[in-house]
Amino acid sequence: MAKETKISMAVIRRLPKYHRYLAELLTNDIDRISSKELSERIGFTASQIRQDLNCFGDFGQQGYGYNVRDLYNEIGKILGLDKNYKTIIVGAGNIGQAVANYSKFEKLGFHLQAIFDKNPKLVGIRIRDIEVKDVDCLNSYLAQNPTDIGIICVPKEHAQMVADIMVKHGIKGIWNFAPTDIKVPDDVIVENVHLSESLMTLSYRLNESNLFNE
Amino acid sequence: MAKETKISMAVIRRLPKYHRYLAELLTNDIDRISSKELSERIGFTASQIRQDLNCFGDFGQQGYGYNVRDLYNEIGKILGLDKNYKTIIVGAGNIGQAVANYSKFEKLGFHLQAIFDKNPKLVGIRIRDIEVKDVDCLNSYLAQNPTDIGIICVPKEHAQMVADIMVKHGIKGIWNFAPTDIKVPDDVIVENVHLSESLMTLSYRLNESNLFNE
DNA sequence: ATATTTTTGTGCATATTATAACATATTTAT
DNA sequence: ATAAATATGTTATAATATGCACAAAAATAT
Ligand SMILES: NC(=O)c1ccc[n+]([C@@H]2O[C@H](COP(=O)([O-])OP(=O)(O)OC[C@H]3O[C@@H](n4cnc5c(N)ncnc54)[C@H](O)[C@@H]3O)[C@@H](O)[C@H]2O)c1
Ligand SMILES: NC(=O)c1ccc[n+]([C@@H]2O[C@H](COP(=O)([O-])OP(=O)(O)OC[C@H]3O[C@@H](n4cnc5c(N)ncnc54)[C@H](O)[C@@H]3O)[C@@H](O)[C@H]2O)c1
Repeated sequence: MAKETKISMAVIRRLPKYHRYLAELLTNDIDRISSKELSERIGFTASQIRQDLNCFGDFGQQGYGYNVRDLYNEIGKILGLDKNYKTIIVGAGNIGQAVANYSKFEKLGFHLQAIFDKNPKLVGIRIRDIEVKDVDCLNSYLAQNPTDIGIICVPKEHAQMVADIMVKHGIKGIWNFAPTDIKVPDDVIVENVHLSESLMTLSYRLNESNLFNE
Repeated sequence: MAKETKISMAVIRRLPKYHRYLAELLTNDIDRISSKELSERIGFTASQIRQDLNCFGDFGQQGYGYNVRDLYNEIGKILGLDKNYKTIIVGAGNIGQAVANYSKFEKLGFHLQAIFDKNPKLVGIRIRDIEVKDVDCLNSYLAQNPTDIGIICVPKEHAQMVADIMVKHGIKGIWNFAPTDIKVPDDVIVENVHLSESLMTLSYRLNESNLFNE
């Protein structure tokens, strides 16, 4: 039975990893798994796995474990991967193109509808059969095409402005690659990908453990 | 006086954000800041800021606050940004090229030395004046050129193999973009960038708060 | 000079998160 | 059928992390 208490961010961040490991089990034709066995593969404690999953329902069975396919589907549903999302990318530079070209997001239900840039040299080129539009058309495009997720791949100086346009047109989810914290109303979700922060964490950890010697 | 206790990952993950906000203050010619004022900008509590910073030393002064430039430099040092790192990228596809082209990593001290791919069509092309080498040369390259950080941008099926080669040649830091958990000895640090997990978290949060209606 | 204000560093309380323990249900083996 | 083994969901306990409060120190104002 699903619990009512608010799920903590710590749990949420682990869900995609469960999803990934369950997908792997499926491709290996493993159709049942215990929290103990999953624990050994995924690296969380069995107790944590049981507690995490129990936030969302009684998916397991005593003496048996979890049915892999069922659990995979359930977690997919919890993550919202049973739905389809219309996405756009603003900024067709390095990261914008990389994300646009990554076809696996489509399989997860994230459908790229349009790409925008302000550079005339990029406007008109095709990325995965999608023609890059001038960012001047962003407002009118969004007015006509309801969009679920906006992906920001512009330099940080322009990120807030792009976000504002997205919010104005009802976009509720923003995936932000610019190294800045954009301000949005409470009913808009921003998920940041701060690559520089990730790299800095790596260098911190290298030095902390004295593994790095110049 | 710097503390001896081990710094928690929660604190470490906040350090790059301090660094970023301090850089911003510097460009705005603000040369002193209190934990209270920083708190209002950065969104952490003033108490947390003071406690975080105090893990590494008494950087502040009662009645005054923190000197922005000094603190910026200190945090840079803590993050290891006062050092230089030799990096290589393996996998010159979408993400590999995006990362290679991002010149700001150079400014932080991460110096891209070489790029490898197995695709003959990519071998020989130049990215930021660096010629893409055949991955068959990776072993001999690393044997001759000590490298600090290896950046993995190959499909997940090849990630472990690439990591093994890196580890064999003494690379101690791996920045991994492949959606898989690579296995390395205890003295090697892996920092993962799992973009799909980030996107799934966004869709979870969209659905959780009922902001998404298909 | 003195008083007032500011603001840190830190001890302590609270809240959150993770782990361990176990009663209970189910499966497997005999 | 019965016993032993397995493995869950859940409660209890431990470990972490955050926030509050305040003495002490320094800056600023009078
Ligand atoms: N490439 C990386 O590895 C990397 C790493 C860390 C952070 N980032 C961040 O990701 C973002 C994109 O980086 P990138 O490397 O792709 O940069 P890029 O310069 O290659 O691409 C940015 C694109 O945005 C376009 N643009 C600029 N202003 C615009 C606007 N107002 N509207 C529409 N398009 C606009 C530019 O024409 C350009 O094509 C930046 O904020 C960058 O800091 C990138
Ligand atoms: N592009 C994205 O937005 C995105 C998102 C999430 C995850 N990723 C992950 O990042 C990695 C790279 O993605 P991408 O989009 O750049 O893919 P890509 O196919 O564009 O690039 C992969 C590159 O690796 C090369 N390669 C393959 N095997 C190799 C080997 N053994 N040695 C050297 N080079 C090899 C290929 O020739 C190719 O150029 C993948 O693991 C992918 O799952 C990418």
